Amino acid sequence: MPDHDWDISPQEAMALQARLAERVRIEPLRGPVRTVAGVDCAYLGAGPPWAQPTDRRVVAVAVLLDADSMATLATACVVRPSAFPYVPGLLSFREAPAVIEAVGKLPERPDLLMCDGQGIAHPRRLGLAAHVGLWCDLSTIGVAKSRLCGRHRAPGRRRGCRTQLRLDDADAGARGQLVGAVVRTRTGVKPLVVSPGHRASIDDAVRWTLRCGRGVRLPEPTRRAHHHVSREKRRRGGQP
DNA sequence: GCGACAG
DNA sequence: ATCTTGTCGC
Repeated sequence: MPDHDWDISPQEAMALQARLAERVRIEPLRGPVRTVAGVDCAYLGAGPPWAQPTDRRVVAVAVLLDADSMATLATACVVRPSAFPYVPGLLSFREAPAVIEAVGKLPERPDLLMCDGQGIAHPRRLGLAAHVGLWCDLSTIGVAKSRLCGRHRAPGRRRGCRTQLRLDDADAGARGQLVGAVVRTRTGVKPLVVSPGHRASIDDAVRWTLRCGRGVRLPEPTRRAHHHVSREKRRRGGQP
C-alpha cells in the first residue's frame, strides 16, 4: 500500500499519481461478492457558488450493503478538515482521506467499493476509485455522473446499453486505451461513466453498476451514501 | 493561445 | 460539490 503524504502541492500530486498508477491492478474480481459499499462526500459551509467558503470541512459517509438484497448492513460517517482545493484530475487529494477513514470505520471490509468519480478513466490513470482502492487494497470501481476525459460513442437509449470509453490521444501513456464504459442505467436518462478502480475489471464495473441498480440512475450503494451524507450535512449545519 | 475539466 | 421550488412527463 502507498502510504504517502496527502499534504502536498498540486504539482507534486500529479507526479505522485503517475507513479501510483503503475501499481493499480486491473483484473477480474476474485471470490464471491457478498457485500458492496458506497461512499460519498459533502462540504460543510460551502454556501452559494459566488460566496467564499466559510468552513473548510468535508463529511464522508460509507454505507455497507448486502450484495444480494441491497439491504443496508451498516453506515459510517466522518468529518475532517479538507485543505486541498478542487482541481479536475486531483479530486482524490481532496476526498480520499475522508473516504478512506469512513470506509475504515465500517464494521468490516466490503468485497467491493463503489466511489463517486472515476477509476482509471483518468488522465494519469488514477481517479478517486483507483487511488482509494490502492491505498486500502480493496476492489473498487468508479461510478461517475459525467466524464473527466476520454472519448466514446453515445450508448443506446435503453437501460443496459453501454459503449466503450477510451483515452484521448492527448492523454500521456496509452493512446486509445480502453479504460471504462458509458452505461445507460435507466432508459432515457443520462448515462453513467464507469471504470474499474483497483482489483476489478471493466466488465466488473459495468456488471456491478447495473446489478446494484434499482430502476433509478444511480446504483444503490452510491445513492444511499449520497442521501445519508446529505442528511448529515444538513444536520451539522450546511451554512454555519 | 484555446477548449476541457470527476466532485 | 453548492443554492433552490415548482413543475413537466411517464
